[in-house]
Amino acid sequence: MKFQAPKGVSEYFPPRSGAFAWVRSTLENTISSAGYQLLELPIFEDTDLFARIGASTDVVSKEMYTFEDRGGRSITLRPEGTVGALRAVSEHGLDRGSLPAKVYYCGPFFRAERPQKGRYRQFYSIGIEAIGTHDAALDAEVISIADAGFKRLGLTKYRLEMTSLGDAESRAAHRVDLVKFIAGLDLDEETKERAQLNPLRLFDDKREEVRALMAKAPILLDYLSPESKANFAEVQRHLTAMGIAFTINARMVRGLDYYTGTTFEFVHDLLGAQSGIGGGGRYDGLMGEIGGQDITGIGFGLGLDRALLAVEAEGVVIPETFVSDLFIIPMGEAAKSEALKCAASLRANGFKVELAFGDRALKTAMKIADKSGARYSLVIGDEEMASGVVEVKEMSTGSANSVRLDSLASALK
RNA sequence: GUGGGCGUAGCUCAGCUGGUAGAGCACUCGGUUGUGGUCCGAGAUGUCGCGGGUUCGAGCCCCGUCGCUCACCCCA
Repeated sequence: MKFQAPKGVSEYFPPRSGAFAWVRSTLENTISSAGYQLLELPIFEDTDLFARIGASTDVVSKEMYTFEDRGGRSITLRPEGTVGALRAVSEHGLDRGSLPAKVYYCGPFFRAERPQKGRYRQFYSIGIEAIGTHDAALDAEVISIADAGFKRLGLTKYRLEMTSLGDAESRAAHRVDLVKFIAGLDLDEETKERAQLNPLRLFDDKREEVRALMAKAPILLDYLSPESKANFAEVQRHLTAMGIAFTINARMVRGLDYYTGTTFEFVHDLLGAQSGIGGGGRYDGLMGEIGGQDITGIGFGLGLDRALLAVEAEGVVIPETFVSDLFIIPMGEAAKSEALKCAASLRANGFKVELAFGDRALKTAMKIADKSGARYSLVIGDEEMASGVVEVKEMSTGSANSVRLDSLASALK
């Protein structure tokens, strides 16, 4: 084999691509049933746009696919969906109508990381953004849509973790104390550097020693302003009212620095190290940061690759994506033409129809019809064309009925 | 970016202490004229990831490289 796919990309091909398509359409249907409308965006943007995600993040500092286009512009393959969505909303004035502006996106994203289970250099996400309204009920609805999507996929072994990152004042007060606390710890150089960029990151360290050291660190939730606190409590009330289980994880750290207020993550138990199947939160300053109106927003991104992995890990039975109604076997050149016409007209009437191609023995063609899973099959040759009548065979029972060629549609119902 | 494991037919893998490749599944054809699911028979298939090296001789040893995979890291 001469060529291989680029390193670390996720590719879907039959038969698994059917499962992938089902995961995607299930999540998409869940989202659009809540009134979110499609945003079909470029997969590359001005590099500076993504830089606004936060220079301290790994995503921006070392995982972007950046290149110069022929006009000398610095272009980057989108590593996430939110800023692109906000850019489009702002650019096209979607935030000038009634708010919140509710949009969703779906497609490939790119991050130059070392590949691993559930982590790819090109991966697929679907996400929503509700822009312009500050309302705890909206936070709860956004979370509930993600939860509903996972439930529709048949997933049960996941959990919702959430916290509140509070408003700017809350975070500033906490940061002062946290930095002070970390300064008193005995840490290695690399960890100190990470703490410099974003002290919150130390909460996410998996090493036991660090976890132990951080056990007594000041927690942001304790610094929440009265408004933030009340808002977070209300989000929780709404979720509880909807019967959505969650746990508060005060040490949760998201990879993108723009989150404020309600922040959440869906974690699946059967996926190994890359267990986050989705996450999101509110972002108060991001719209303003990219040059739009200074309005808030909230959204989530769900990983399609990981959702599929989770579906497979839980053994979810995926509904058959394609079962044809009829498999037509033409015998001879003249019959091929008739079969083609017949298939086209049935498909136009909403039937799923497949044909046998290549000049195979009838017996072989029947085997193919059998493997296709078609409900019915029929053979068309000189006799049938002369009489205008074919034998329609029900594959599961083997029984056949004579049907006029011009009334096939009603016979298949 | 760092570390461990792995790379043999489309797929899952076997290949003993180095002697120029095999199985099952899948695939193709057939088991007397135009009807499937079982069964039987026959057949095709690999630059043994790639490139060097050691050797009379390497799929098996050594080096490099690419890729896969798992973990760290990071996150969807």
